[in-house]
Amino acid sequence: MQTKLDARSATPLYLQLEALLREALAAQTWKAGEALPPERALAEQFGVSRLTLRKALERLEAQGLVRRRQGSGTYVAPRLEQPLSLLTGFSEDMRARGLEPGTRWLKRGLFTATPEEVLALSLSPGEKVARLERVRSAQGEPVAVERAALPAHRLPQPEQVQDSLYAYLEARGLRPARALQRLRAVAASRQEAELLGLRSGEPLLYIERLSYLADGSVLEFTRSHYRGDRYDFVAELLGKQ
Amino acid sequence: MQTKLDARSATPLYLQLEALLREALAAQTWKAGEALPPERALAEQFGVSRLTLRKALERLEAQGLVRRRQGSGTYVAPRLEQPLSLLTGFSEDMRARGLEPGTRWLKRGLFTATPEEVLALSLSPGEKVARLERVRSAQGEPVAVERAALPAHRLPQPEQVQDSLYAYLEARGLRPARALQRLRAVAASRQEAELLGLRSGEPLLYIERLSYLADGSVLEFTRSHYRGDRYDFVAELLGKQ
DNA sequence: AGCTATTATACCACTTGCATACCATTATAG
DNA sequence: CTATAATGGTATGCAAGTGGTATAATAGCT
Repeated sequence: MQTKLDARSATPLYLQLEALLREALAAQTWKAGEALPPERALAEQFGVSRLTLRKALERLEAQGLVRRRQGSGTYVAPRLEQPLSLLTGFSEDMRARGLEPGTRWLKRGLFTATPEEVLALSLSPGEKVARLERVRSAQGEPVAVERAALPAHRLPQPEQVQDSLYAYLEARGLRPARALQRLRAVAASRQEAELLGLRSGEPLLYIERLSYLADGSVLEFTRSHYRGDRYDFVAELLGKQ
Repeated sequence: MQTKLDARSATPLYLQLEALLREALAAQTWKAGEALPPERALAEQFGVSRLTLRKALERLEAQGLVRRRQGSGTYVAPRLEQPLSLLTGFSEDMRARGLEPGTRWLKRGLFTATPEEVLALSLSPGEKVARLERVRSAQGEPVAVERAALPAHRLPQPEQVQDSLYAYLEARGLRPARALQRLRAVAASRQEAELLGLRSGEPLLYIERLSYLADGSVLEFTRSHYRGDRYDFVAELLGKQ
């Protein structure tokens, strides 16, 4: 255990400081999510310049131990959050797997809602929905057929969506807070088989997703058919207390 | 437990307030569906400005803990998130859906681990595993083929397991803390088709599950094939921040 | 000389928290 | 049905504090 800094030591000050701070963090000196003292105070407390302290903090930030927000403060990083079971769209999902996503549009516009869409999106009969239908691919290979429907007032100009629907929505302040997904195995219909380059009857992973905004309203109703041989869905479950 | 706000703390007030309110919500201070006091009253009660209080409420709303309706009030969000994405076994899962689970045993005993099991369970080659293979049914209809493997020292007498493996483990203090599942659509093999009363080639939902104890060690490695036409897997996803 | 570590200083951009006023929506009394 | 009150939503301004950055200077080392 290192208790203080030694300016004459061969190891640079900022490395000694980094070790000191790491110990303090491990010792729960500050609770998770709580802010550390400001840089200027910490620097004075340890008797070093602010830039030296910042060098140590930068290394701790790179290691994921603290988070810094300009204008706000430096915070103890929250406990390891679930990298899985986070809500992502296809494009993001594929990039996370190191694959390049692609899109071939089948339909993109405003249509009258089907009874199923009326039910899922809590609309009034006859209301319009923005419908986005496309074949999604990874590394040029078709992977899934995706049919998304949103209330028309959420997406008045669906033809503006380019690649990632979620990125487009995010840019307009529409960020889903949670989603419910139902997964089932189904046999490929003739149409789906053709779009995905399979024979009909081959197994597909059918995923039905309802995304909700923070206020509880439904943002998106999406039905996707993924090739069984090209796609894994990963879920993390938590035990009961 | 945080009992009051500290204006001199480096942690911003609205974050402290958010934590306070989250505790109050968890402590059932207000009933589900009930309205919280109006913003102006809450702000005065906590001794902060209304905008600071609103900042805390905004974060709680984004987390789905409260719902706000202009002109009406701020309400405790109904709790429907926990029951999902919780780790359950087949028996419990089926009962939750109002179906009576059943079991037909195919294999139940101690065997030498296969290479795949050695890898998944982090065993040494040649070590023994408890293997449980069975056809699971709901309302008398076969629904899935389930093949579970556990390190032999966790389950030395596998023949004692009756219906629910999870209930048996629970009674012995073995409670999984988390699990990773991979889901894929596959075509039924001849063997699986026969066991489930299908034709081979029909779509099945293949689920691979690794359950972990709180100390990080692997408790169980289970591979299941569910009938695509009889089983939905439901997952809840959370938005980013 | 050239490099690195360290310090000192100043400034910038952003966040926080407050005060005030007003708007939009909803509930309710009459 | 309407008018009113109460609620959440928004906009502005302000001051203090925070992390982010640039520049220059000093010391020690190779």
